[in-house]
Amino acid sequence: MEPKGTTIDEQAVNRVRAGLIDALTATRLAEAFAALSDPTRVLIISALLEGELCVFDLAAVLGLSQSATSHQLRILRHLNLVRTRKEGRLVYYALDDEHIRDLFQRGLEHVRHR
Amino acid sequence: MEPKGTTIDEQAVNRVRAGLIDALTATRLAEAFAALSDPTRVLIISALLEGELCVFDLAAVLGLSQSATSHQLRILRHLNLVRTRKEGRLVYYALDDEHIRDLFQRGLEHVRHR
DNA sequence: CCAATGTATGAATGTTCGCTCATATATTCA
DNA sequence: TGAATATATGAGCGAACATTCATACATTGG
Repeated sequence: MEPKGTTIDEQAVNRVRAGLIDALTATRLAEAFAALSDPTRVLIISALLEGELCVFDLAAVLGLSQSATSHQLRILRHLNLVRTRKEGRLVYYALDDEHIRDLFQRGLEHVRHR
Repeated sequence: MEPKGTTIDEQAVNRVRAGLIDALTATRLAEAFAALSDPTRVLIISALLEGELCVFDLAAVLGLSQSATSHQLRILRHLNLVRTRKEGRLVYYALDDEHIRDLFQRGLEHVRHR
């Protein structure tokens, strides 16, 4: 085995590089995780685990302003973490699919497993 | 069923609030997801999926400066996503446990499922 | 011990982000 | 139609973040 010197272990580097996800996927993935990188948005997802809620009630649950709630919901909406259903002047938000639930639970396991 | 008025649906709000995760957990969870909220760190995790790497080779794989790589690794280290093994003057980084792999894969599924 | 190598970290900087405030849009009701 | 309600959004501000640059720390070899 060649000793480590000033030069890079090119063989290992090239092998790893070949298995890397591409830059676009990395960016998309980072965006998805970024959606859950704020305590407020985490709480929104936590609330929606129980079922759909309109913006007004969601704001009440979180003790947050309606404006701030709406801003955060927009982020989650654009990243396809939640979907909307309009009913009169109310807009109900719900988790987009079950993947979100899974992702959230995996995160919880990591946090609680320390 | 009572019509929605200017007041909050207190029953629903209280029920949802009772099921919410607590603020500290929300913060911790947000921090965990924040660890993966940057393309560079996502690529680092992607690289480490193949096995452990020293900082120098990792920087080469990513085409990133050694300093930037080290800064990002510190974040991942402090959030327990990676662990280190020292061997001489080299420090090898590896994924901390299999949960990270799972979390990463779930994220990938979400991104690719759109 | 001294120079070289691998890694870590503090300061500085440009950018992003979350909230508030003000305001706009949409829907219902009188 | 006009007032009230529900939601959305743009501007602005302070905080947090990713990178670079310079430098410090640690380990090995001569």
